[in-house]
Amino acid sequence: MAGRNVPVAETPPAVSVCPIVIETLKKRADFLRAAKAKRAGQPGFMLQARSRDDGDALVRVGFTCSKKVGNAVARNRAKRRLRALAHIILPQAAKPGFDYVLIGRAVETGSRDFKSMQEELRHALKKVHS
RNA sequence: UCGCAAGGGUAUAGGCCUUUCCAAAUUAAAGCGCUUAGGAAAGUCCGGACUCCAUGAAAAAACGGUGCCGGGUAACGCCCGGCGGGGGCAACCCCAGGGAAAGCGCCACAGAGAAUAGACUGCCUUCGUCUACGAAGGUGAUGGUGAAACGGUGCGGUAAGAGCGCACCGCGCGGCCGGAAACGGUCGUGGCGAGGCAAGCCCCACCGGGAGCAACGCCAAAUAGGAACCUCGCGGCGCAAGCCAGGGCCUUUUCAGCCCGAGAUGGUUCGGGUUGGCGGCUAGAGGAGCAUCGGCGACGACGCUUCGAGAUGAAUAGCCAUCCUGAGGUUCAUUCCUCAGACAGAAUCCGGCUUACAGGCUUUCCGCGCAU
RNA sequence: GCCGAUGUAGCUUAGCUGGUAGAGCAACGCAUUCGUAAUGCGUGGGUGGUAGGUUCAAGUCCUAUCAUCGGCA
Repeated sequence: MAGRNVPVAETPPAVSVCPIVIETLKKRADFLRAAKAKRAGQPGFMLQARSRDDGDALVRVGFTCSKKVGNAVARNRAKRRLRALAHIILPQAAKPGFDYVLIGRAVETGSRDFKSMQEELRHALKKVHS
């Protein structure tokens, strides 16, 4: 119980002290650029990350689910889980000036345990930043 | 007929509203403000609304669709009622169900013969002849083939036979009766001359201009080569009026109407390729509930109440615990643990159809089994 | 979202008006060769995407459905 509450408890101060502005990635060209940069595969998703190097501290994140994931219901569900994941983790773990893309997987993204997916995202972020 | 089984907590989720900051817009912040996915949102199979394109009119052609009759509807290929046909013991279910004497075409194989009938095997009479058999004529019942054989069954009749005659059934035609009609009933008559296929061409009746919200309108950024308009000027004949040509006006033809015209310079504007934003954008042939009236019913009329998504890399959720149902394990114990809970996600909007679907609820009828 | 096209053998495909579904490559067998390839001869292989309907009879006609591919700002 205590372990699960840690991210929830830490989130409010991180927001108030250091306001990292997160924007959603919308243009196809940005997705293509991110795909050429670093990537880190995890059981529940795939993470791609790119440093823009344009001096702006803005953090941007995009979500992608292809038809491989399933029908429209499965794709929407996968995207929602990824969005919730990014919403919890990125404010504390993201680096300013980065673009991130989270890609959904066929079965795992919709059904995998949410707590372990949080750990995996933290791990993947470290891997990409190094 | 209901339909993630129930409600709750939590957001730096979407939209709308209000307030604050501001010259204004945008942005930002706030609000215990309101609201946020389906019966199929799906397939895109029909019918519309709406928008744009086309100068107008009417018909014809072409193309496409529908197809018993009547009604409902904004409209439909949908729905309701009736008729006819088929299936089922029954409740009930199913049917693209106009025309085959307008014409063309097709009917493989088998079979004598597959559509103006014809004569393989046969049967009968007469003649020739000892018989076998042959010739002439009559006949179309029998045999076998096939999906289908030119009305069927029975009796009479005959040399053998045949609607040749009769009865019943079927079919056609005509009258009468019932019905709004499809159609049904009945009487007479014809003697049967017209086999099937129209989801083959076709004929008849009716309907349809084309494209689609990525329509369409507006704003901003950005760049080789083209098009239109204004100005000068303009096909052949003719002094001229005018006549003769040619092209265009989004299927073709006809009629009416309008426009254009060789070439050149300058000016103005547009489109071609790339990309973003705004409007269209959600209140409508509205849905749901209740009551009254009309109708067999679909539905209509009127009154009251209530509900009401508008995103655009696309919100409507993720997570948490409780609880319900089911399965498995466990336990003295529905005690505890684990897993699962359908089909499926609005994208301009409505009316239908079709397809997918866990489980539940309600009502009526039929058959069978058991019990009384 | 809207509009269109195509499904036939392991692969690429033909088949108009309904009547026993063919071709090339591949596979297998035999011949040829010391052996292989090439070549020659022969053989097998088809729920016609799926389900209904019309018809005596459906790859073909009609309806529904599934899958794949393409176009439109």
